[in-house]
Amino acid sequence: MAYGNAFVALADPTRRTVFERLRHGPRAVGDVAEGLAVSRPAVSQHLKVLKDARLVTVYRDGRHQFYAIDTNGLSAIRDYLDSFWGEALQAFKTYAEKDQPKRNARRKRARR
Amino acid sequence: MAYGNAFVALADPTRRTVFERLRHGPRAVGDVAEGLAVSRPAVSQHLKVLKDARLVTVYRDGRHQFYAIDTNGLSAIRDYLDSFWGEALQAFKTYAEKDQPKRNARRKRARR
DNA sequence: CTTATTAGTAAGCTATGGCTTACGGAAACG
DNA sequence: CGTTTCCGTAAGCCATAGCTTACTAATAAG
Repeated sequence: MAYGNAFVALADPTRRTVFERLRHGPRAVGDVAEGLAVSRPAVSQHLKVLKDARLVTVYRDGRHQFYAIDTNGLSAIRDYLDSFWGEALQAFKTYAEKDQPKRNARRKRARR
Repeated sequence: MAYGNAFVALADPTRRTVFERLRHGPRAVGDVAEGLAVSRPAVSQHLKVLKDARLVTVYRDGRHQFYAIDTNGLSAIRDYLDSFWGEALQAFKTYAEKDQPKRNARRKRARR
């Protein structure tokens, strides 16, 4: 159930902002915190949550702690979501065929 | 930013359980609540959050409110996550090439 | 060795999210 | 009609998540 922590981690807007700042590559903590509305310790705390959720990884270079995106957390969520696609669509289809031969249900938006 | 609400909705374990109970098809509120550790009104509140996040839809049949999974919320999260895959791997690759010319990167998991 | 930089941790405050019980309202049912 | 079933909403309680300011540790630099 690794996706649990990952969902919690990405549910907070500030933490998501922190996460998104790593989008283009690894950055040091101070660099990530710069310009944000919250303090640097707050950013450290957010990064810890992200790390525990395997959404980021760390490595040290001198006094700098560089954080980078970890795809493990991403794929944990992804796999969880994927497990719904097939069944949800299947259930919808079954329901539509069985119960609604006449009435035309609201049309479903084509996927992607 | 529809994914924001969706992340919040799926971050709570109880709410995730409610959501998962719709996996195999639409169910009425009382049916969803049955056997859960929380009260029926609590389930109603969870369903409201899920609905606002476009993770479920509702339709009425007599006195029964049937809730079903809505793929709109799912794809909102999915799209958000997808926007990281490419860039994160790209960043990793750039880093690997620059600093680690020898080591060969891990192969990417086939998608879909 | 002293000082500066970088970052994690501790303690405490406050807002809020999830729960409960109580109530209200609509649909089936006698 | 009155009653029962089904469900949403309101009000209030309480645990906790996120923030701040302090402090501490580790590395670099002078």
